[in-house]
Amino acid sequence: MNPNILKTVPLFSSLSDEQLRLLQPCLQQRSYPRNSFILRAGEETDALYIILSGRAKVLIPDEQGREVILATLGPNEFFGEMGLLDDQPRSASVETLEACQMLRFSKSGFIACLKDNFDLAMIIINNLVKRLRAADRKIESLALIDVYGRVARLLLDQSEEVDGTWIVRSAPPKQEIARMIGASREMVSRVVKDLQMRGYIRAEKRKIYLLDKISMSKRASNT
Amino acid sequence: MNPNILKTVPLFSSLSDEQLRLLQPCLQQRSYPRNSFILRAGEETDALYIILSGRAKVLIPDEQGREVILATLGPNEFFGEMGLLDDQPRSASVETLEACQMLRFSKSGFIACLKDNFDLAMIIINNLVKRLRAADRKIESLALIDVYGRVARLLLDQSEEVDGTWIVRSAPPKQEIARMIGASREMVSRVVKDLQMRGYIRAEKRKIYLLDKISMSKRASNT
DNA sequence: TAGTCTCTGAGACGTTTGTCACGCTCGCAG
DNA sequence: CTGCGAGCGTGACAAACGTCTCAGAGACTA
Repeated sequence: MNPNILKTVPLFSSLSDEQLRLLQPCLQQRSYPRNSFILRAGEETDALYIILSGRAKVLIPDEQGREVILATLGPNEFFGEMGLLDDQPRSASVETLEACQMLRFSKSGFIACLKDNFDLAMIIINNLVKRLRAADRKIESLALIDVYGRVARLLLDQSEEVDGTWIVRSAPPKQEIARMIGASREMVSRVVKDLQMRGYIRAEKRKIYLLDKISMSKRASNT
Repeated sequence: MNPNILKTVPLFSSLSDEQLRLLQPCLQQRSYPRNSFILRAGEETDALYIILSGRAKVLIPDEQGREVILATLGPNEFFGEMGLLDDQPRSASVETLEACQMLRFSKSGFIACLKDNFDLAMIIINNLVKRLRAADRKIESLALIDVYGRVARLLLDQSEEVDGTWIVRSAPPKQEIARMIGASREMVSRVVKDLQMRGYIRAEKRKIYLLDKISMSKRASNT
């Protein structure tokens, strides 16, 4: 494995060259095709993963084939560390959305690394805090806001400003959106249609333009 | 403030007597009456709190006076550290359920303490992981399970075994239950009545006996 | 004792949302 | 070109849930 790759991984930013060299045996590069599972809820936890390229979703499935998407991850993001820290089985599954290159960091290596590296611990902490805030916000959405508001909020969250106008680039298919906000595909369809009719958004194939962020924010916080 | 109190606080278990002595100026004991807010969502973050006695709920309110309860905390549990770690405002409010004695740990003290105390960092990490797992489970409940299942799941989670029978001691009022699972008080009433009619539970004033955990688990995982 | 507050049960009603069953389009591989 | 699967829109329908309203039981205080 190319050691230079490691230097580009933010998770390792606090480690010295020497430390990185020692880590080599604990690291392993793997590739996964589109729509394959990297790990599944309930499994034993033996490693942490870092995404080198591609995107993946963290999800919780149920028996009838439905699922909630907890998060989608892209390059340089990592997952699977929770089980290493508390020795519990995987709480969720991770499935690739595209072909992915992963770096697999073995449990023993991670623990050893964490022990004598306070900065790494702080990176982990900050990441956990970020995710916890996101999770709390999701709980708020699900418990207090209707599907209209949840769709609006998702679009606002995913949008970015491109010379003056706010757009969602590479918007997920409606089925995916539905799974992110705990709703049905049909319902998302209706809401997007409605938002468009009101002139709040304009939806193209994979792009959604936010024309009226103010009105959308109102729907997104509460009726 | 009595220094002996500090030794009983698990969060400080990794600190030496000397360290605890140095911490004194950063600590402050406070008491709060029932139903008072210790902090509110949106506020600046300047301290962490440890519950010495009493119970409190972590909640997110909305404009119409509704709320979701994210967690309820008891003695020796702490909260409010997230903002100290990422300098963001409070993401939720905390309100006492009973009169509470709190230990307030100032931001500067906490940060200093964290810097040269790896064990403390690990305690924080483990706590964050625990909460994140709980949050993910809550998201799963809200997105994939109906109110019947959510009530059943809550009861199972809160129950403990007392000589052979599973019971929920000091069950929260239905209004509280409703806010914990993102449902209405009336709906919780109906579900409890129904669970009782089916012989799954027996509900008294503040105690709920789980008579058929098997059947309840089925409802709690999915229809 | 009366008054107030919290917690509760119940029924009627309307709304939101999921489900089902279509058919359509589009891109892509054979 | 043809066939196929993924993604989408749509309308009808039913189930799940929230809301509103009223009333009653306890507990605690003045």
